[in-house]
Amino acid sequence: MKVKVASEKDVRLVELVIALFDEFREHANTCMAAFDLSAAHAAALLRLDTPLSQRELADCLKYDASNITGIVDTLEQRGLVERQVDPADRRVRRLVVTDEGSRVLVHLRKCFEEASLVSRLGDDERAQLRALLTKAVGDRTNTSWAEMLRGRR
Amino acid sequence: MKVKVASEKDVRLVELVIALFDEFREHANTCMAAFDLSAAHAAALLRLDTPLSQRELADCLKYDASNITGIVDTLEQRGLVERQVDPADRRVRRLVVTDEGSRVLVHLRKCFEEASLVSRLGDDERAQLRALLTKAVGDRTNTSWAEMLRGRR
DNA sequence: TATTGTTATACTCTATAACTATA
DNA sequence: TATAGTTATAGAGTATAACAATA
Repeated sequence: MKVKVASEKDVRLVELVIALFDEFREHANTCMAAFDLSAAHAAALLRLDTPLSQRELADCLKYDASNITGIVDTLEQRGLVERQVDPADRRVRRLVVTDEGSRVLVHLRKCFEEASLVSRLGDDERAQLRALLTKAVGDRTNTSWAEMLRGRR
Repeated sequence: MKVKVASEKDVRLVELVIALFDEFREHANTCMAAFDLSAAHAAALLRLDTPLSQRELADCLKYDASNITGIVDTLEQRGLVERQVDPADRRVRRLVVTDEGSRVLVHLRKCFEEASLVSRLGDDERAQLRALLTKAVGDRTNTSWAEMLRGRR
């Protein structure tokens, strides 16, 4: 069995992924600033497409539950999210995006998706790239913009 | 001229890059923990392959200069880096990696480069991926591990 | 007793401002 | 006066611990 050693070229490959991600991050920062949302607020909002309890949101975003209170406070004060007491268990606050929140979410997603990777490759190249990356990523799943917005995990 | 709209598939492409980066980040965190280095310390060390003044290091890492003092203090206390007064301008501290620092740097780089992207693709596939990513990245340059370790820019 | 959410608090990371020593 | 580095400090962001309400 061969020992796995990273060649010069492998290193370059990693650097390319980092460079692309870096571009996305910069773009995402611009988008979030445009909507006056911090990374944590944007990540929370993006996750609330399907309603969640605060506990579920915390698990989802890998935040300690204590942080969710303040994040949701802000989103609620801005009229983007509503806390609804779960009738089945009155300890639980179910978080639902308001109409205004939905509108912001649509615009925010649109802004995010203008990441320029899209523009520098042709259709065929994008299809090839998609295939290669899918294989490279393996079984890693459920990763999206919200994951990008957290520095540590 | 066509309006640029991100398709479902383009979104997926972005998500794949995020997923890969996320894997690198997790791997990098493991490496840094193994060497008991914070992201800032690791990033600084990685940049000091070529000696720099503290000011240059700050610019390089996009830190305010005031932060460099503490970071270098730690690296110096651990015997990884030395502050040398520049004889030509006694205000300047030139930072040079010690022998011990070089050894750590070699091991740290080796650890970083074991990122598993390397293992899931064949040689041909990696070459294709490299070509596509190079085109997608465009003229973005000088991006590497140190850039990954900073959340914001 | 265990769990959801809240509060108070502490720690890390980074930036700003004021200072010193040189230039 | 301007620049390199230092110090003190303040603000984010996140985690830990103790607590109240509910199960």
